[in-house]
Amino acid sequence: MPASTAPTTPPPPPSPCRNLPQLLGDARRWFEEALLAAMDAAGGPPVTSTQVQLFAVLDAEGTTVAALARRMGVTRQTAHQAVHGLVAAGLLEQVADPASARQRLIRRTPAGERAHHQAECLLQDLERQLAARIGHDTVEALRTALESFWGPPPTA
Amino acid sequence: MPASTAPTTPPPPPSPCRNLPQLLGDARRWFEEALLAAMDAAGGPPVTSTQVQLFAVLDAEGTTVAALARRMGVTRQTAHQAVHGLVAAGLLEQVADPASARQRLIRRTPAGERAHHQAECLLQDLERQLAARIGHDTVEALRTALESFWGPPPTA
DNA sequence: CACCCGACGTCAGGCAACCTGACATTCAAT
DNA sequence: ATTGAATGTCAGGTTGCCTGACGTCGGGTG
Repeated sequence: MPASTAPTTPPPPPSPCRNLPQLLGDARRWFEEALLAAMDAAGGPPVTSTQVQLFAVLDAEGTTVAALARRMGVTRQTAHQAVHGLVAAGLLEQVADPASARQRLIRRTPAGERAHHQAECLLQDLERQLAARIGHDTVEALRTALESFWGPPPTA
Repeated sequence: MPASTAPTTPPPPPSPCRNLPQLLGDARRWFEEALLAAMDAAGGPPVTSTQVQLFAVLDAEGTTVAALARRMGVTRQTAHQAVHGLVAAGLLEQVADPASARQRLIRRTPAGERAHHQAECLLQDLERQLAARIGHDTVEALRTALESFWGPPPTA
């Protein structure tokens, strides 16, 4: 598609050709694909998107399955099976809660801790790439806009 | 890792409690859930998230399945089955392309046209709700940031 | 104290979306 | 005419998420 580099203004979108939800989805997909690819390239235990998301909502002190489900916005059962996979992979462990026997806390194993740290580094790198493309302050504006509406995470 | 935290380190945003991909996903989910709920409440043919997404990338002149797949970022097969469902629901139709016999153009039926228009109205309403919560210019900043990186839609 | 209701964790079955593999058809090059 | 690429389609399999149904524990109430 060479043609002449149009010196005129690019086609002004009379109607937003790409609506917001779609843009949001593409952005999310970009992050996720890059992160998974990088994690996979770095070797180690296999990771899926849901597992990464689960790690993101994990608490350092230990969290119950139900709380994880709430934070992820899925059912307890879904969170349960995600946790199950991570436990099988050796990245998480379930310990009995001393406070109440009906709760079992989910915590990271040392290997899980390592994987988590690695993922965070990768993520920051991605963010840097993004900032290099669209400008640091634009990234900040993006984050600010998102947090101003979807900021309050259900801490429960 | 701990120990000497440089005295100059800014403590306020050391760790973004909600990372960007997660925020993006939540935002997308908010839009999608609200849209699907509204569409469902308005009755009419059943709609799923993928079908809505397919409609969003549909072209008025008619589009091939392969082009749809590229725009959606999925395989031809996935796009095919999504189209199949919509055709069965009476919202889409496949017509032979006069230009080449190996392409079949996908177009909206009158019913599909109606559904599409309805979805667009609902979406604009959602955007208005968002603007009312976080401010109109913030929404614009959000859209600008997203388009500046993920803007170029594969028009092919 | 006994009892019941709520929350938690878990197993089982099912649905929807997406994928890879394979094949026939059709056009554009050589 | 033959080869190559692109399209549309069918078949099978994987994964994530869901609803439904239990068994269990703990805090209420009488």
